[in-house]
Amino acid sequence: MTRPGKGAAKRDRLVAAARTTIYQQGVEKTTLADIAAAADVPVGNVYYYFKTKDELVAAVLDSYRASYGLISAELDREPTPDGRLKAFTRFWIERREQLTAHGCPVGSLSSELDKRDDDELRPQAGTVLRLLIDWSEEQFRALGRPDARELAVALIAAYEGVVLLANTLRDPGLITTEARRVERWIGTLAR
Amino acid sequence: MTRPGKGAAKRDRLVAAARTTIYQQGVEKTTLADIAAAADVPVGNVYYYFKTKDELVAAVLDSYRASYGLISAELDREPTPDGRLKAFTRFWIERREQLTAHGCPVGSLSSELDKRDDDELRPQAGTVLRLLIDWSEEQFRALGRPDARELAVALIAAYEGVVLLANTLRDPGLITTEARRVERWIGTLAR
DNA sequence: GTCTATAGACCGATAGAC
DNA sequence: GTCTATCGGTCTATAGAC
Repeated sequence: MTRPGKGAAKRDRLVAAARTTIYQQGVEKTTLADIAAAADVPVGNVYYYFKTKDELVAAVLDSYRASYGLISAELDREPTPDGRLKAFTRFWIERREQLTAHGCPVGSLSSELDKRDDDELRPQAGTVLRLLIDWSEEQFRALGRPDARELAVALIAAYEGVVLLANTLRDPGLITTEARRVERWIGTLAR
Repeated sequence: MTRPGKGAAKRDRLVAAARTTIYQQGVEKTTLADIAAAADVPVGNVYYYFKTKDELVAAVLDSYRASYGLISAELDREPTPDGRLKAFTRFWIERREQLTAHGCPVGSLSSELDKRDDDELRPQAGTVLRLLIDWSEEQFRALGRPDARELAVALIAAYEGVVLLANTLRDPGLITTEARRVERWIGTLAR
């Protein structure tokens, strides 16, 4: 949701800095000073672009929604539905080091946002995860599976779960092994 | 790690209060005042039992380790390994409302502790998750599976993953559906 | 051992100069 | 539009009376 005009560059820099910093440190432990420093912007100036810290977090969630668009477009270049699903498991393996170091960006943020009182932010986190589930469901449905939704939830759950385990146990090998296991599983559904 | 003597009751009350409060609000958002109030203990008195807040969090992780012992003992009452694994999936369904409301106690805490700088606490969170994986591995091995470790990681990942999805999307039905799917999967491994 | 009061540090947000 | 200086509030941790 980048606005046009001069301020856009600085605003984008703030969102990018917030995204990285929050991914690595969590929302609660990340201060506006951290973000401003990473974006090379004076602290007080942040409030010209965002009324509150939460509004900046909302912009980060927006940027994750945009990232989902890029990733799904990349996966959709595979010609078959099972090829697209398998490309998704290869994606885990490619990113395994970062996922092991800091977890899933959307998953860990969703988990943290849940701990807040009311929050209008958690439903927004849900939207991003739902996009991923919906995309998977489409692929399973194209494979002719009537239980496509259930399988889609299982796939994304396997992803989020194994990333949490790899992250906590600091073992990227868990992601590789599970990705290959899920890839074989997709293969059995495709015939 | 309960010590004997008079102070034990108050200490236990503090750990129990910390466990609940941290589960619902997260570590970072939970203040010592919150915990002390929930335990009905004056704030400053907390420091008689715990030198720092982190030491209290460590005691909570210890209490999760103890809970694991109770749960695995309960599951081990089933006569067959596949029966024990299936009992575990029934456990998800029984607790689905709480899991949907606040996530997995150990999973969400592990995820949050990862975001801290150095932390000697994250390895302790890993210990609890590892106990669960080890227990599952034993059951798969008793079923004669040479890939028992891999299946154990897949099982715990499915659990942690679907709880994260159910929590973020506020949909306990996801847990029920996935638990039944995993239960059928265990059935196919048992023959 | 128990509790109160407060020190000391930090953070989100604002006021206002330029 | 940009930046500095700072206020008000909150939190962990400690000092010290009882």
